[in-house]
Amino acid sequence: MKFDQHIIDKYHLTPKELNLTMQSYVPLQLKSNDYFLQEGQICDRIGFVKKGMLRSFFYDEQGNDITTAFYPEGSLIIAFESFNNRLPAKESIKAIENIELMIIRYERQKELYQLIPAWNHICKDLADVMSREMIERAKSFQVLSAAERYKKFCKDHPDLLQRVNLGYIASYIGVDIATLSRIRAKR
Amino acid sequence: MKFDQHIIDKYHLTPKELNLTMQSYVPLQLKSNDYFLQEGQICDRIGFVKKGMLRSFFYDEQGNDITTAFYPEGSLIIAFESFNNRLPAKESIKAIENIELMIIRYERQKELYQLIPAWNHICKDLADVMSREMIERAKSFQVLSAAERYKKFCKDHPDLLQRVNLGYIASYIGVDIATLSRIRAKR
DNA sequence: AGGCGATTTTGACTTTTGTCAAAATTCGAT
DNA sequence: ATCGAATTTTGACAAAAGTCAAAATCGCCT
Repeated sequence: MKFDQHIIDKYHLTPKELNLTMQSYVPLQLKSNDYFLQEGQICDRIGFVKKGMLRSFFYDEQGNDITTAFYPEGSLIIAFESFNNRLPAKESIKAIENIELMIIRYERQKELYQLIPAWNHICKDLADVMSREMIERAKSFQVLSAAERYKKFCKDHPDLLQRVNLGYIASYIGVDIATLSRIRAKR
Repeated sequence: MKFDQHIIDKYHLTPKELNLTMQSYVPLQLKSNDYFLQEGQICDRIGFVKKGMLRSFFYDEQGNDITTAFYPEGSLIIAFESFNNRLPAKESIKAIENIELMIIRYERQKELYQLIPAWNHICKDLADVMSREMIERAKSFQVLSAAERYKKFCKDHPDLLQRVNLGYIASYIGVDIATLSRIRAKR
């Protein structure tokens, strides 16, 4: 999906507003394994994924690499808490393929809030969606078995299934990789 | 904690604004086991818990009663998605003790948004806090064992520990009640 | 105080999931 | 095409968590 389409469809920006928005976003390319954001940094930009995929992750107590989200084409990338409150990010965001992004800096985004009222809605909606997803996610850990979580993952992200390696999926659904392999083995 | 204190401390309402707010909230009492909100209803009020405790829950596929949150004194109760978007609630909220609440209706709350700018902040902050908590919660399911989740629960909610029955805690941390009992048994 | 229902614990057992290591396979770079 | 590294699968076993049922305990009500 194209960025302008994404926004225009839902928020009916005027041509002028759309123009202003598009001028504010600049392209950025990342190679696979480059960081968009490192844990501890303050997130000072928002990215829209045009091409490729990223993931966010952190290291748990035992030093395991734990994936918390995937950002395929069409995703908006932002470490909300860090961005909004200027706090160090708790997770890193890293390209897992070569990436084409459109990005906007914190300062410029703040200006857009002033210039284009719809941007407040866009961000509010984004926060709502992420919040809903997190509630959903917590619930699925709460009541589903490992096999059921994998099944749900397949349903919710059929596209990711062939693109990201199993280790990332395993940690994302909170299952050991060997266990996940066995879950897949039986049908 | 008193309601006015709660709000005044953080948002510095003017005496006038505080007054307006306090006038908008009316007391409500519930008995243990009464519903504040039933799954499927549209949440059309916000409650502030002055006394007692409530919990939210839903029934999973197998019909098990799954607790998703506790609301002790000082909590604001609101089914966000339902309240904001006028959608049927996905969970019920029920008193587990006799309750004293202060409540405000949807319409009146909308008016407060207009009359008192700080109320936008209050609700935004509340949404942020809940969002952060959910992220935290998902993470703890993702990387912690049942015993570790129980330990964390004890740390995070020492007050609830003696007040709510084990079954609620068990489902809240996603553990079978017999297993939880055994976890507690060893130290 | 006694009794009853609800809650919690315990026992015996099963199933699920994790661990560690090795084998198989896939994939990219040359 | 081939080598080597990374990924995935598999095996053998251990630990964690669930199930079902019974026993013990707790709390209230009269």
